[in-house]
Amino acid sequence: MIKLQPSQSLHESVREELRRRITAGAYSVDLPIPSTAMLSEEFGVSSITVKRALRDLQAAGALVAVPGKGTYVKRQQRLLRQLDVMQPSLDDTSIRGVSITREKITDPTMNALAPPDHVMLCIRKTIWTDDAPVMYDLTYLSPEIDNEIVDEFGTKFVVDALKMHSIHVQKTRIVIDAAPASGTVEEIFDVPNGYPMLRRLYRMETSDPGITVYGVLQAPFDRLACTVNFP
Amino acid sequence: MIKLQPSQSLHESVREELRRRITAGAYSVDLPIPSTAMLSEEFGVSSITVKRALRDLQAAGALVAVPGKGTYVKRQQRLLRQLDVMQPSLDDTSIRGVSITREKITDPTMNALAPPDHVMLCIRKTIWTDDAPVMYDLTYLSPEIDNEIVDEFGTKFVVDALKMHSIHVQKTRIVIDAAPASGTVEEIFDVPNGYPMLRRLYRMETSDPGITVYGVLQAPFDRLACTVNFP
DNA sequence: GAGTGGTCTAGACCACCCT
DNA sequence: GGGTGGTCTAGACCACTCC
Repeated sequence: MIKLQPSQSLHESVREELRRRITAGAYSVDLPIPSTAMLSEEFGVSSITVKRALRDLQAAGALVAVPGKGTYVKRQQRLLRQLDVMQPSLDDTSIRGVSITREKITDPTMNALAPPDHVMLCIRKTIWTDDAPVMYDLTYLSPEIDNEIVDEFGTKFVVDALKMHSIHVQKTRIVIDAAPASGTVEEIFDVPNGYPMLRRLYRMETSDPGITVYGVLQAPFDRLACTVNFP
Repeated sequence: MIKLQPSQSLHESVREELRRRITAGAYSVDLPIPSTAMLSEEFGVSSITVKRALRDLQAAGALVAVPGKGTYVKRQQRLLRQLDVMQPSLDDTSIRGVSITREKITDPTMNALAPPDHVMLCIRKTIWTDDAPVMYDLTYLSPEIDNEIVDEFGTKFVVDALKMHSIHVQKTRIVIDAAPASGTVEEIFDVPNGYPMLRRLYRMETSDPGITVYGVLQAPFDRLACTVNFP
């Protein structure tokens, strides 16, 4: 029977006990942890209360549940990326284009960057390392871009593609925030709804006065962090 | 009866329908939204399924539930702060000291800043605007600091307190990430477990070679975002 | 077929707020 | 006292995986 701390509900007690075990390394990373039925019996609570605790730990990135197999401790390893260096192509990373369309910028969170109101070229892609998606990038560009450059967007970072056509980034404004996962990113990263995501909204002015790049890059909190140095 | 989209469970359908209504402004910000019993009847699902959807929307920062009163749409307004300017004292902000202790740095997320292993001076404080906490700051300092300066830490930013004693910050390294809320910050910000938080881990070297400042500043995702400009 | 996690339900109890 | 949200339970069904 699990001890009930004062001012703590049952599912909280179960959750914290499991969290202690996980950080203490009591469960192997390759084997599933005990099933809800077993934990339910061990703690002396209903299986639903255990499920509640397990679901909260999934939402916090500590566990992953695989239907039909079991629940596993999530291995933690996170990329650290310089914020001021713009997209150096790392060896282990690969880019997969998702789509190239024409859309308006509708996301209200982009308002901080004062985006234009007209239809723009819209490129979606994912960045992978170790066969797992790390980042999801959504880029908006003026639609008058040369078609030759557009074709390269699926395989290169936008900045690199522009650079190869002698268009250089001159001023960059970045907004960094966190946000709960919802919709598209849930599926891309296979994370539950509400999962904490790190986001970088950016606006880049280029040497071509007609070309300003807008975009959002987002990643699950446990896969990416940013670094900056001052001065 | 709510329509069940293919490959979408009931509580997801309810959640998304409610999210649509919220963003459409169908519910007033000052009045509670319909109770779980009413929504349960309206959607033709059990009250538990409605509760599930409401809880997920709370975890995503869209709703707040007040026990005994009702569930309310959360008003959204977020501070935007420059990352390179170190803590300019804004007019509307006030600082409340929480505690000053002596502790070792134990949080493994600080490892990216290579903190020292010995016992350090540890200052916890909260930063408020509009009678609501916006940030929670945890600062670590060498314990040999002059007591006169220590006394000011409760009411000033550490950087400002040091500056008044002619100690200036020279090099700063920052790591920005997101993380689910747990433990202390849950209570400080009154957010549910797992709530997305924006964090800034920092290390500041000062003009005094014996004094290097380490710390973590964190805030709920819907209360703070950071800005940087390059070059 | 047995075990897993995920969903949905009904029903009960509690603490809280309001009138 | 009647409303609210929060917790905990039992029981059922499904889709999935593995043997």
